[in-house]
Amino acid sequence: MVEHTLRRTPLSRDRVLRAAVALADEAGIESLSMRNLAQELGVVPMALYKHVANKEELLDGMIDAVVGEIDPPVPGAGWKQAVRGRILSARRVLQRHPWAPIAIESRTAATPAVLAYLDSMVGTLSAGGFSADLAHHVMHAMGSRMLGFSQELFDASRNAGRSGAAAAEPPAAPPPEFADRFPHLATIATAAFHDDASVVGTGCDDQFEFEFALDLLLDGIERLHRQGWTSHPA
Amino acid sequence: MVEHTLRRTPLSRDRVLRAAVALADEAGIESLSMRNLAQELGVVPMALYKHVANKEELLDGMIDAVVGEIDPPVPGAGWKQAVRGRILSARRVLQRHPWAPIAIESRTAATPAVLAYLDSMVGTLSAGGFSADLAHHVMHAMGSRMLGFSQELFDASRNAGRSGAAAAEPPAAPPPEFADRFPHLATIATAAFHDDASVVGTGCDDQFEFEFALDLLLDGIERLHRQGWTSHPA
DNA sequence: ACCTGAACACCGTTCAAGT
DNA sequence: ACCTGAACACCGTTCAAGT
Repeated sequence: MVEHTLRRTPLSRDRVLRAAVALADEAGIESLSMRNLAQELGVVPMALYKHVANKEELLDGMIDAVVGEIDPPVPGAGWKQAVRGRILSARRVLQRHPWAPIAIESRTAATPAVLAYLDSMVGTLSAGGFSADLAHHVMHAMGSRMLGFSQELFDASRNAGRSGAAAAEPPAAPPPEFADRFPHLATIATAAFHDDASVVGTGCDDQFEFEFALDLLLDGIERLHRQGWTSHPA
Repeated sequence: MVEHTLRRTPLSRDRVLRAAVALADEAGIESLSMRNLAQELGVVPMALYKHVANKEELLDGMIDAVVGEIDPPVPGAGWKQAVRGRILSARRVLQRHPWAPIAIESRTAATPAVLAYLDSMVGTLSAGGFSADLAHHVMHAMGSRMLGFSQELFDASRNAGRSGAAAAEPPAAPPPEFADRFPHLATIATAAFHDDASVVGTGCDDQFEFEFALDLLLDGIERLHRQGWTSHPA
């Protein structure tokens, strides 16, 4: 009786998914357990299984929600600007949901929204005059970058459990023996920075590095396209 | 007394790490629990904590063991062939240890062996005449591919729990409605294949796609290097 | 018929009790 | 002093018991 009036909104698949995304955003993907999520929604864990078959389906629903936030392609632009703009939009979405790459890579098959997104990207290439042959290899070569993944070896954002500066320790200055053991890394760590960034790890401009890599790929692809590249030369 | 003679080899950090790598290779990373590993070694779970502080340190040790399998750089070659050859070697290592990318990406900081490997790669670039500025951005742009990661969005090998054909279901033919919902994907799925591969998912030549993407990046990098590219043009 | 508390089979790690 | 069984605080999911 009492609970009946206290909990106004009835549970729904949409409400479960939204709460799951919010919980992962705030507390990190490792805090997203069926039990935690149920508690967040004020229900018993078993109640969730009414709306999602299991945790895998929960993750799939979360992924589709996030991928749905990516901007649609800009109509007027050429293939290169259309692909570039959309990938940069995907990157902004991932910055709001740092757990998404881990969740996406953990799935064995693509969700409907991801398939639709990739299909649209291939459509952009086709409209730009790409052969099916070249488009195929381009999709493989771009890989997870198509969804805005940085593909860095150690991506600080994806492993950040909790947001907020309190949890993250300050960028530890490299110990003095670092330069002795890894001299070449030490050299490039201090290169390419402006005068205000002298400590390793603080100076990297993530956006610059992302666009550098993206343009390296897109420029190479443009060159192949102009040359009429094919995997089975006559 | 009896156990004393039955278990001949005493536990050691090295034996723990080797058993962990073997277990992950055979049963998948999700089967690598402290409890499973202890049972595999015929000891009580607590005994492992004598040789590794916790599971994170266990994973770090496994990663270093795997990275140690990558071939050293070929001495005579130019930077491009040296980098290319080493990345292809890393890829072969990862094919023996499909769990390694997941393990490496789960770590927040690089292990000593990974740092040494990356340092060596930067050294190769420097020896090839790269500025610290360009080498820095190149390392970011290559990212996890430097360790042989395919960076595909859905990498079948990394999510394969168990090896062996028995566990893997045959490559499911796409349902007839696939081509209706994702026409562009359907088009490129059947493109670039030879006549013996007509089903989606079976026809992709992983090695070809990997080298296509790798060469796309290396060719672009070579071009920047020849042009004397710099992040702060005069 | 419906809902859910308790249970099952795990997990990493701690710690006190026993030798 | 040393080792380890039991326990703690979790996890996803099942299922039978209760209303």
